[in-house]
Amino acid sequence: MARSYEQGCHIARALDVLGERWTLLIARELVAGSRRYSDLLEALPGIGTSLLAARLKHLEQHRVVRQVTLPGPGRTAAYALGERGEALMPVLAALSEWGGGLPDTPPGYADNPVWSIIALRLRACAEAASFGILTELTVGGTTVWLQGDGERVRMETGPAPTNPGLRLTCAKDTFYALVKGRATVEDALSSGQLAIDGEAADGQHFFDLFRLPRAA
Amino acid sequence: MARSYEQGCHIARALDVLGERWTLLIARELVAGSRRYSDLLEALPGIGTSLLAARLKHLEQHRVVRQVTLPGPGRTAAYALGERGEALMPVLAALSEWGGGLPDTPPGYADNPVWSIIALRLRACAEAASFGILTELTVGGTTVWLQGDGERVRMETGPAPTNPGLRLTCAKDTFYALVKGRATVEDALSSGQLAIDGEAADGQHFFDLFRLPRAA
DNA sequence: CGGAATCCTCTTCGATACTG
DNA sequence: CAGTATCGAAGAGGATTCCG
Repeated sequence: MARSYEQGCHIARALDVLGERWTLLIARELVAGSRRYSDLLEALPGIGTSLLAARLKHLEQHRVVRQVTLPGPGRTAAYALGERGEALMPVLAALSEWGGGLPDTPPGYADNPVWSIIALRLRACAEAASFGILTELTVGGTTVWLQGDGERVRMETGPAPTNPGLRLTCAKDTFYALVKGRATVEDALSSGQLAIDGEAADGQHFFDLFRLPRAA
Repeated sequence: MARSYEQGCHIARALDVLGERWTLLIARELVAGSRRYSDLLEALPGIGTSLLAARLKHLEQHRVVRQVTLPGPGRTAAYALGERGEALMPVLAALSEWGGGLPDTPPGYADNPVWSIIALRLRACAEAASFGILTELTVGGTTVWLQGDGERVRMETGPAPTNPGLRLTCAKDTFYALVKGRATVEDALSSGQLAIDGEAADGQHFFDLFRLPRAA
């Protein structure tokens, strides 16, 4: 059993489950879809193999994470968010928002386009669930797909499983600027850094739902 | 310098500052108003004096916490939330909400009415700032006062500094039930477990703003 | 080969004692 | 009252080995 603060306070109880090192970063990775053990090891350099196994076991016990079997050949085992993991979105969203207010990232820090995609997705926890169009999003060479089902947004890494209704492609730095609110969709489109493949109206709807900045 | 994940991701950057043991619980304490060093030691049993000093120093550097001088005789030094600490409210609110969904608290855990008051206050980050009436709230013998100034809610532990416009008194277990959504204001009032001292309309307005459950 | 337990070293934590 | 100093215990990081 993990160390506990032994306080009835809901914040303390949450931190009993989530507060140890690496725990919330594992959850962050799973926001972008299911991941194999080795995917997580790669995404979290420094974690150490036994610690990752211990954290996953702990999170599984608390239904933050659940094991899934990946489709396709190989029947690979992987991890995805469980019920309590889905409920973590607001926590991760608040942390992401707060972290965005910190001074600029020091040099040498790792950089992964999927983190910005996750930040985008976390900003629209509830509203974006209504966006039912299968959308493929490519940022700086990283591709994910997402689709709302009315209740939540499903998101996975990799190309869309069927032909997407909307395909968005964006240069990495432009996407960072969009998510940080330092550039507008119109500028990104006209400079060719952002491209919409599909109905233009669907693209605009996507930008609105995920609160990307529009021209002033 | 504390250990860092060295990832540009905003969530990881936030956790670099907030993710170590005890850090967010220090912030939680300060949501209920300024605290002296010894107050914090008492509120966080197990923390160890050097660790508390180290955490406070670290949080001060990141402007999550700032030092203040308490009014009144003694000119006691104390700690309060800094700019980034005020911005932490949504993070703490999300954690509190998530922690409320966990299974019931195991026996033996510490219990403090102020934690429920904090949970209440965190639920109404923005809206409640408009509640300008100086309000004194007593739950199970713990008294705090709070007042909105249009921008944020100010809250301090202890009796109100001047004559409050509204005074609410509630039995501990009833207040817990109200905050958890397991009881209604009307039931609590009619059973005498909750009492309003002041304009009845102000009390109702307070309950609405802080989303206490009303009769079905 | 991917998934995980073992071993060892280093860092962090917790408790007590001590100081301005 | 507000911290610093110290030290044993627990946790984390890295390499290697084991299992399927």
